[in-house]
Amino acid sequence: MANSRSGESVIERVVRVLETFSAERTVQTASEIGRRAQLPSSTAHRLVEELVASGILERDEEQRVRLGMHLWELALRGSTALRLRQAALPHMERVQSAIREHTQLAVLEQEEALFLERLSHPDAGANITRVAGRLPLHASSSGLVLLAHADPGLRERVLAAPLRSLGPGTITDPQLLRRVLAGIRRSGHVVAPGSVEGVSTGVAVPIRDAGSVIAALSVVLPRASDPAAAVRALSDAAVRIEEELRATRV
Amino acid sequence: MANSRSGESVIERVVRVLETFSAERTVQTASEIGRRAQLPSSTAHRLVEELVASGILERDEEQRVRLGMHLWELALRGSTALRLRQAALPHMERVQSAIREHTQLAVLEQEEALFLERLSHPDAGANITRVAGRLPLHASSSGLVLLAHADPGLRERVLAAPLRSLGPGTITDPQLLRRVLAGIRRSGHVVAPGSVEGVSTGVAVPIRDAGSVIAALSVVLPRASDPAAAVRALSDAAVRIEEELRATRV
DNA sequence: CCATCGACCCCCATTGAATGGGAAATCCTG
DNA sequence: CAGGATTTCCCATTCAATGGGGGTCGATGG
Repeated sequence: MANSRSGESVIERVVRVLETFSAERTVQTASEIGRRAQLPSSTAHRLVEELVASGILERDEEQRVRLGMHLWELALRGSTALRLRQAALPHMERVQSAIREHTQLAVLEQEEALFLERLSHPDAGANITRVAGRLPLHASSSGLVLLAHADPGLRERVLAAPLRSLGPGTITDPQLLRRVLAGIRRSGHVVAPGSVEGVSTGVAVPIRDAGSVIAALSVVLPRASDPAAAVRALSDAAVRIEEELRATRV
Repeated sequence: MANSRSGESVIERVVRVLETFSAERTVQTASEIGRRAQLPSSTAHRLVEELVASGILERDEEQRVRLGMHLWELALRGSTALRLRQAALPHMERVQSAIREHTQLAVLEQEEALFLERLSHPDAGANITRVAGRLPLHASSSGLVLLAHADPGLRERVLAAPLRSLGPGTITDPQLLRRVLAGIRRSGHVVAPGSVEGVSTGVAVPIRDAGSVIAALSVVLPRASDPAAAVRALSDAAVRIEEELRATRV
């Protein structure tokens, strides 16, 4: 009978509910969501029901629930991510058909690299990046470029925090990282050992809009191959994407 | 002093707020949102603030607000739209480089065709479809394919409602529409005069998953050209996408 | 220089939407 | 068919959300 109120807004709770979904977990039951989002079962069920009613979630064949098309639509139409992606896509395709490896586009989001787009090549090896996936800034070539051009406050925060290793190639020494970042600002690109795989090399360049760096374009190469052609292709694509952005400017 | 409560859930209101954004209106002030979403100004400001705090919205340089990257991320990771798009994209690229015209992928959503992806070719003409944009089912080649394979209830509802014309090529006669839909089910594809432009032809084929049609793949051709090659390229791509979906099955 | 307008942002009394415990109904599963 | 998990329903409680009012700030213009 005594109801201990939660003390948090519905919006926060809805975000927590949506955060329980992932690439590995695309469908869930209401109870699973409740457990994962730390909500009382009856509240979770009611919230899920409301979200289904507004099209944010969709029920599948029976019982379980998944992210709805309407959410996808709301998030994309009018999103700046979409504008950037649309400007970049044709040029990413060109890079990908020239280099024949994975090509990806990432932005800085909440102190991590968020991947907006990824084109994969059938011949190319495995790749941990996914669309809408994240990687730490210090542990991906895209992330390094974004970090190099991020505001100094963020940079120092990342340098101060422990640099988690994702594999043999990950930079974990702050001093080395500092030098690498300076090198990126000087040369305009980065060629880094693939932090995760260990058998690959990441190559990335910045994309600017209105002066500041807003995204990074990258490819993953087999360790053996020469990165020079990739650097050239990426730089060229970046210039064209920046032109496109200027033309599309609102 | 007297507060007339709204009588609707926060979730509904948030959806209304998000719906005020569009491709033409990517940044707004809190007051604009309030007006458009029919919310009292003080409520609108507070809601916007909460949404910014949770990363759903982002403030730009000063004052104004736009859809946040975090919303994009929440909507995409784990979304079925993403899985379909990822499976289709490489094959869409192949179609597009063969046919050299606009190529698009659409699904059925709330009795309209919702476009998940669009590849455009620089040489190709204008095209009203956009990613995250919609068109009526009877007024686009993709929509016709989706409608032809939709459940009979929906089909009859569309046939009963007035068929709004978007241009000279739009099918507005229910009897004709019925015959066209039957033809699509028989032949497995549609070649329809571009409903909007009038100078183009739409060609579309269905994509199936687990037996039922879940999407449509289409291209827009100049009225003059022969659709046979396009039909072949699309059908081929559809088969490959269906294979991919089977392989990716969860 | 002051008036006007619009956007923004507090304050705060009011209240109904949201809450969550309980319990019953339903679905699995061994 | 028993026992656990999941979902649905109910409802008294209450606090998060509400929105009117009013004050601040900045831009426009007469």
